[in-house]
Amino acid sequence: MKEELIVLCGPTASGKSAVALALCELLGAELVSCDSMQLYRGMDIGTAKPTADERSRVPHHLIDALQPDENCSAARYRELALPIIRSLFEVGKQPVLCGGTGLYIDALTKPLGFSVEGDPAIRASFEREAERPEGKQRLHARLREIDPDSAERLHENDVRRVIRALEVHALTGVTLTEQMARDAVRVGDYPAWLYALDWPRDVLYARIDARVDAMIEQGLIGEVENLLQTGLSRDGTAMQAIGYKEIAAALSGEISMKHAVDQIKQATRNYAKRQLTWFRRDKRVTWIPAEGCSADEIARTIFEEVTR
RNA sequence: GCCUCGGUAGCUCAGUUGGUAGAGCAGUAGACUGAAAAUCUACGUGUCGGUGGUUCAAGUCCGCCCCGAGGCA
Repeated sequence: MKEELIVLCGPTASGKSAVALALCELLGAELVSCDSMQLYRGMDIGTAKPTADERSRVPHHLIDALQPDENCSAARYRELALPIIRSLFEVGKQPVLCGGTGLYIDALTKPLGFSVEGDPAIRASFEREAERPEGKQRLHARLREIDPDSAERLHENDVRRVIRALEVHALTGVTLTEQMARDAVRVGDYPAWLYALDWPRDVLYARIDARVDAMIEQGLIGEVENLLQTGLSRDGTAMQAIGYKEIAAALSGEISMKHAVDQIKQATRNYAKRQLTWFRRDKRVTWIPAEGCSADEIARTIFEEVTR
């Protein structure tokens, strides 16, 4: 078989999972999640994880792969996913990727170098500097000296990326710009078909609001309580997930539960909009109108295109 | 019925001694190369509740009316 990836991407609450599931059944394929939060065990309701029943219909990979106190990254995700994809191709199974974490999808489908692991000590030292008066401006000025192109590209307030660019240079002696130039002449691991579901904006937002209400009914509050009882820090990657940080704030009395639920809806809508910006920029993506269509119908459409 | 305080952008509110209004949030668009459900950028005209008046000039001062909250009878 041709070693090509099929990817269902797009904003949260657009119905990716149901379509991916149906598509996997049509193709006899297995599903590989590209979701930065479904990776974590114990975070089920708030990440809209596929149910046990759905997972019994089609094998799902990279769900529940990490403990909630572990940190992930695009490159770590790539290291987890590549062996799975390789072994699926080896036995003639088509991998279908499904998820909304755009950077993780790029880490698999684009030739990203990702060659330098972050160094917490260097990072912390830059972060301390950024806190000082005029610190952000000084970091940006330093970047301008060593990598003017990156400095031009990055706003001085985008401290995370400025620090990352400085860090890459500090650790390797190669600028981020140089690394990106090297990537640009390489080829990604696998070619990919990317599909996303297109909804009228107001319909998508209404779906998000309804899904958040459903999560509360399904017991999201109890799920967050359980995680916190294990001693999970509210500062880690897992607890920065939408739905979890807000419920945690309400449980500690910082805000009312009603307010927390409203904030979850708001944050999810904002997140969906950022995902739209990300995936719209990616010219590989085919947008499929979703309103009025069942998951099976959409899966059939994709099936016919990829098996043609 | 009387008194007080409110009525300004979709929402919450600023608005100095009168010079035709601006923040946050929302919304829209964008960025994104080992933190990405994260992080960051750009975009602000609305019968200033209505109406009459004073004034060269009224969101701002005065009268009346409408709506809301509270207080006194």
